[in-house]
Amino acid sequence: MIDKGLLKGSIKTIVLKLLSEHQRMYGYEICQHVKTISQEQVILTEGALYPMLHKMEADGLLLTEKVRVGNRVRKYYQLSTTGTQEVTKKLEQFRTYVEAMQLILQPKMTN
Amino acid sequence: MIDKGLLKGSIKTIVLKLLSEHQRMYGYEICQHVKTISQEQVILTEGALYPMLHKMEADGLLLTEKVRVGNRVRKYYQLSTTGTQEVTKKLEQFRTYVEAMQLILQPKMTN
DNA sequence: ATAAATACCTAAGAATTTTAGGTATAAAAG
DNA sequence: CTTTTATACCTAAAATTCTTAGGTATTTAT
Repeated sequence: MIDKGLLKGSIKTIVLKLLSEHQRMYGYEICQHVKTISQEQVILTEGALYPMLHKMEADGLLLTEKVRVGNRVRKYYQLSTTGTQEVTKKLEQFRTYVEAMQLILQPKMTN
Repeated sequence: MIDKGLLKGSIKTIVLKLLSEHQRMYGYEICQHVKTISQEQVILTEGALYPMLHKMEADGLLLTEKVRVGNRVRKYYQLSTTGTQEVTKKLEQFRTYVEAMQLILQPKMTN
């Protein structure tokens, strides 16, 4: 699995990107989806994800909607207008970060 | 400047890589060098760097050597055997991390 | 009937970093 | 020549983010 330290600071970017593609998702679904598409490499733990979702909602990036499914209540998240703008910023920041790191770690990552 | 959050967990990798190319460097030099080669994008603050260097030395990754320069004492760091092995691991982990992130963030980072 | 999967959550602690200092020498600028 | 900037080291408090390790409850598989 991926080095924990490196993943720090990436969760928000991941959540924003997934929501920009899926309209709405719930927490557990996000965990599973990340696991699947990253080929089991990125494991978003619930202890990290839920507090982050709550923070992003408090920051006005996400909107929520509770939906009853049988006897359970699912909490769906979707991007707010601010959140939608934030996606672009975060993706851009990630790109810049990788480029800067490659300048430092040089040989084009292909060594 | 680079998003702070993303840089978390990268300092160790950066230090190891620089030392693998330079035989020996001192703290202040590392800060300046990173700033220069990253084109002012990555700013390693001393408050983050020095404690990390001390930790890496304590963990046996680095060896130190104090050198008088005029009336000042410079503290040079170089890789230990363990440190040298660690470079490869860390670079590999970084590559894996970027690849995994690209699976999630998809459009090959070129969008 | 029991275990595993789904689905939410929190709180204590660890790890890493920021912020904001402190000390002191050497070089540049006014 | 004195003040600022650069060099060069350091630490400690606070903030951030994450891990670990729980807890609850429903639903599906074994």
